[in-house]
Amino acid sequence: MPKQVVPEQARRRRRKTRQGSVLSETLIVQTALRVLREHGSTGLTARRLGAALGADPSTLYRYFAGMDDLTRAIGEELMGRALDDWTTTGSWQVDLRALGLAIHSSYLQHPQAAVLTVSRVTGRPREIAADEAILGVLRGAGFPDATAVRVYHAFIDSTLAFAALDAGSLALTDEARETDEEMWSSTYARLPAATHPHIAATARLLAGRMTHSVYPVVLDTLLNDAAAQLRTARRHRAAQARAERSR
Amino acid sequence: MPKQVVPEQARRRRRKTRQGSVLSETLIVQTALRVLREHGSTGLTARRLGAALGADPSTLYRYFAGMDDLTRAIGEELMGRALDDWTTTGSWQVDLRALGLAIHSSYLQHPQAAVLTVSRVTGRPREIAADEAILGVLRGAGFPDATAVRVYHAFIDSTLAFAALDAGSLALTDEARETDEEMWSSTYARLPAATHPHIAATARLLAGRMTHSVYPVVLDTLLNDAAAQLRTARRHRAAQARAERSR
DNA sequence: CGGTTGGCGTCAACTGTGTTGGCATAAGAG
DNA sequence: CTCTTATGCCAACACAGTTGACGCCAACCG
Repeated sequence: MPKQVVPEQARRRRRKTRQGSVLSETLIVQTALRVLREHGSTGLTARRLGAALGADPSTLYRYFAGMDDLTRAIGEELMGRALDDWTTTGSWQVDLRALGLAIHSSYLQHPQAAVLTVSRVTGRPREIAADEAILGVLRGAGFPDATAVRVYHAFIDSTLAFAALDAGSLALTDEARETDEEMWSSTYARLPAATHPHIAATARLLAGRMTHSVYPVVLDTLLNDAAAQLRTARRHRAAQARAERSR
Repeated sequence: MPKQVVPEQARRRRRKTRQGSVLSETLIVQTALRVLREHGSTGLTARRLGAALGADPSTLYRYFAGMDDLTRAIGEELMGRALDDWTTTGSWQVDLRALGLAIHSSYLQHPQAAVLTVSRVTGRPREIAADEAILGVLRGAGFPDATAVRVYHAFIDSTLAFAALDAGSLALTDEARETDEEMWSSTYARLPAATHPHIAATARLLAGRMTHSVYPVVLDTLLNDAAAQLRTARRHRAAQARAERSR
């Protein structure tokens, strides 16, 4: 049993598995994502992943300290993909909107994986890169540091929180998810107006809305609010500058 | 083994456990909350809960269809407690703010339980009661139905999403959580300005902010935005009424 | 008041989980 | 080519959720 996991860079001897595959951290993470998609968020087990790789389960412990460590690596991968998909335009609001949607979408591409990883804050390289990028966009746009940090905080936590929430429902089995979605048109739509007047009155609207993510709506609200704060900050700075000149 | 779980109301014959306790759904849920608090979000096991109740693990299957079913019951309990703690004042914005904070806080009272339950939308009675209450507040305040439903959606999903996110970090072991929190003052604060200028410049602000929940900030932003929409809707209605009269 | 019934708690066992120590072997260093 | 040792495999451990069979006793009926 490995006393310590050998870091990927230092790995010299690559040996074929009994079934012929050659292992690596990235291969394991990719395969884990596939297993998660096929078997659900609780379906990633050491034995199953071993079988999918054509390797003994215990071999995984040569690459990761445990299933928990593997989970964090999967999270890093999702965050990394979001950053790779992101392109900047120069408009802070457009860029942050795009990045938020990219992160949200990257996690939702692998809902079963997202469920496992989204609440794990790891402080790994690509996660830090994302934070640096967001703060860069805000400070570059002229947000005062205190405001930039507040907006950053609301932005990143909302994005991750909604990624988790939305991934949660997507990660259900097809059967369970359809049951959940139909609930709005069955259970909720059939509540008698006598006991639940407000749900009854809006049942049709609810059924149309509740099956989609509100994240874009919330994101735009946050960004518009930030834009308003930026305008105030600019006015404030301009007023100060005028006062400075006229002294 | 029970072919079917007997519903709590229909339960007639209550028999003492070998160790003297008398079981019930609520006793099991209360005990489960205690076990979760003491042993963490992964520490709720059938055997451990059985031991805490002074009963055989398999007895739980007389009350719940499985650990999954028990989990949903725990979620219902948390939502119910939030509603019980809630009092209305007549101001829609004050009331919704209070309800959001109540739900958020109720889940955070039992972070380990919240982590397990928050992404499970069950459609159980008290969950429906909460939905009816929120829609009632909004429609009572004069929101047009379409707007009310949009605000409701953003409100409830944000609240649950942040409850999940924040519970996630609270549910870590004390040791792990302190490591996480210190990361802002250690790892992030020590990133060289050469590679991470923006994080380096705001490290002090970050360390002060990131260890608290942004939910209240986001909630206020959402509610203020809703208030603006309500004013527009009122103006619109007033204009229509004037046009009606002058015809 | 006693007999009967069946709801409910218990026991033992099944499958599947993460994880570990020991071992064989082939890849790469010399 | 030989030698080291990293790396993959095997077997086993403790623990998980779950289930079927069993028997006791609370509650109902006469």
